[in-house]
Amino acid sequence: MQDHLQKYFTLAFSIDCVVFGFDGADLKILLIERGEDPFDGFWALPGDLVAPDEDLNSSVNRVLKELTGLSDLFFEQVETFGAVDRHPLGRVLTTGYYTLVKISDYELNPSSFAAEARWINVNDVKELAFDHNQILDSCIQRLQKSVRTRPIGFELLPPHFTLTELQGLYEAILNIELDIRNFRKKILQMNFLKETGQVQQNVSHRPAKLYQFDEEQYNLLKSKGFNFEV
Amino acid sequence: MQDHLQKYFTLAFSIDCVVFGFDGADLKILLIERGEDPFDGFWALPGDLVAPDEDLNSSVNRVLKELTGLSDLFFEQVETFGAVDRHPLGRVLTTGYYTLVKISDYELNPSSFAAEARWINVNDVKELAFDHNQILDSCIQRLQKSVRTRPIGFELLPPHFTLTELQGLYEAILNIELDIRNFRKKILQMNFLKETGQVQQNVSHRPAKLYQFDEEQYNLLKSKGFNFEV
DNA sequence: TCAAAAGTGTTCTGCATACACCCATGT
DNA sequence: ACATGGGTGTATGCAGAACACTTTTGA
Repeated sequence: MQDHLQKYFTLAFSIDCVVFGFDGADLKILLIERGEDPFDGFWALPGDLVAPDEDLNSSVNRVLKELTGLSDLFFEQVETFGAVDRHPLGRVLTTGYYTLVKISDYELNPSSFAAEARWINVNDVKELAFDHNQILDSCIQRLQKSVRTRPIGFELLPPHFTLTELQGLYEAILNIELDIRNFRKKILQMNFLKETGQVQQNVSHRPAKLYQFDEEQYNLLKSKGFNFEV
Repeated sequence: MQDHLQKYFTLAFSIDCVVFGFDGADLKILLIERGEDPFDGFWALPGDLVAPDEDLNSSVNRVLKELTGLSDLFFEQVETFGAVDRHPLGRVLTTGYYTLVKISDYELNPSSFAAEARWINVNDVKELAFDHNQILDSCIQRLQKSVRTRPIGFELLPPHFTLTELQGLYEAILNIELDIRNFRKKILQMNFLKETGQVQQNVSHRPAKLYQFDEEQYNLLKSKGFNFEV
């Protein structure tokens, strides 16, 4: 390499993940408590430095696997942050990703930093390490945009779910209230839900029907998108 | 810095800009012809390595200033690319930005790489250096999305313009045809256009009225956005 | 029988769409 | 007078928004 280029090859790069989960009532994210400086004791987004021979996507998958024990999670790149002083140890640029996890699939993984991970209600997040609040805001906004145009919300639900749960998910993500009749009309029109024939068990009210995704329709919509302007 | 971290601080980072312009008929981008390896002789997006003490936005502004002689251009971050082998000289990650320029403001700047710059019709772009075709595609898609929800298209027009020019701009960006009556109805309803009182000169047909932006309304819309689902 | 959530239809309004003719100017 | 692009209004259909009561179960 030519000499005048050397000084540019002195930066580090990381990825940070906003891992969203839905517990049936609230939208949550996974945070980890840092056990070392800088920001010792602060809560932070899971993330890691990108190795010199590692792709961005590999890096995200690695972090998610270590954190949740799960592979092939849905994720989307959101924004890259590069303020000169964003990391106290040196020049580290970072790219924020959001990820969707079925909270029921998630199990704490005893290895690595996952031991310190916790689900926190999105609305209860306080001051985070580094510029992670900024990354979080950016990811929330992107999720809100994407959920209206692509059927990604369903990555957050268990295989069988009620329409009320689905509506609650949209309400939690978009932070608005939806009309029950209009919501059902619109969702059912889209035609990617199938009745399972089952209903809720042991609820002290009229049990709701359980639905699942019609794989075919669902994959079709995944590729061409939809409009859910609520 | 701790030793085990050293190996991560060996990457370089760049920004690449898709500079859009509109000549009244077609959507164009500024490309530069490379005069050195790698990809000597190839056309490429304007861009540069980010200095160790330089913010991303500063870096974009610097490149745009060198390229066009203009400051304070509108730009938006789009996507970051980090494939391990994307740059032959070493590990260089890059973030793609798109930028909007009033083509009439643009003057070739004799300094720096601008001498080799040329406006190319978006549809005529062939094989570019590095992964720049990918970056371009990503920026075009983003521009198409953004132009429907924010009044950014107007960054591409001169201060006074006709409704037909405005429609042509939307058609060029979105690559579709629009109905003239419906377009005018919708645009005028939005209420951020003001008649200048002037009309076209020296045209061999009925001269069109010239419009300008109503700054107040325009800035209002900039912050809250709009819906232009065409 | 009561509490609690599930489930269901209609009306109204506004916006997108489709569509054809006359107008003002320069040559 | 003709060629060229500028400029205008209406009717239709569809989708979003608002809105209240009955049903089913467990306690």
